[in-house]
Amino acid sequence: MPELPEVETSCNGIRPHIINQKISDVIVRNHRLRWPVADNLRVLLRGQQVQQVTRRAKYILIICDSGTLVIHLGMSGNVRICDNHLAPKKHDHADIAFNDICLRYHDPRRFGSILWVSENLDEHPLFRHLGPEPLSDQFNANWLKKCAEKRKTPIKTFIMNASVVVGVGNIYANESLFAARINPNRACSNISLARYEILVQHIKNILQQAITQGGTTLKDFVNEEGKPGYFAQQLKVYGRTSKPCVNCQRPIQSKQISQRSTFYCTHCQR
DNA sequence: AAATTCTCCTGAAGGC
DNA sequence: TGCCTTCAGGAGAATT
Repeated sequence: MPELPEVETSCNGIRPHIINQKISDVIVRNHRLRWPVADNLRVLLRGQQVQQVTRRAKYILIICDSGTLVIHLGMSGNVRICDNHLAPKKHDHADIAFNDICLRYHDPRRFGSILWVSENLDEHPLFRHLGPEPLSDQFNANWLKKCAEKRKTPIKTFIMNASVVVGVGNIYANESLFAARINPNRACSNISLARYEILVQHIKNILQQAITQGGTTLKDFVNEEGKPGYFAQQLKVYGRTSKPCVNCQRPIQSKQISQRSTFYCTHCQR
């Protein structure tokens, strides 16, 4: 399930293949993604040259001459670079074709999206409300402490809120809170600045480590070459219900918080 | 305003 | 073998 490190891995992987290349064709085999893929996507994209490939939150941004192709991988999506003539497989919903190769979008659950944004991205409804990037200096303990004022929401839900900070999904929220020894149920307003400093540092470290290892592949994530990431081997609490805590050997607990699976050690995390 | 619930979808896993 | 049920989850929309 792609989170920020997986999206970053995908961006870095596809960039050298498509930067400065001109889009020659667009093939949409299934328009029914999270939102219907625009009927005129082909007309909009043909002839556009790719200026830059970057990321905002979990969106891949393919910046072109007169707008940006925005791709979200949902929770089962991936993009790969492949030969134009390679036959599409099941759930290969779209190709952005260049001279010899294409960017192929694959997404079994179709929670992802592909859209064209011609206006300023910062003003687009999908981006306007987004909080800071977790790896930027704007994401710091002071910011979190300020956002948490007067809010009773559990810290785990809080750090997964994109208006607070983007790109911290369920896996990394669980892992960061374990590393920071904070109980995921704790009210976000009831956490000291000092503890927020620790949490921020762990979020940054864990995301950065995961990027370095090519992301986390639990079931289906593969990079642009179709290869998995290796961060899953580092997971200390995620998916480890009843298994011994790596610190204290007591069993890892699991429960739903805001309808998301949550894993933690009641002894180590307070 | 903030918090919670609903919704989209497929594939994997488990029970019988 | 096969059918059925359950679960996972990003994040905007709808509701409380």
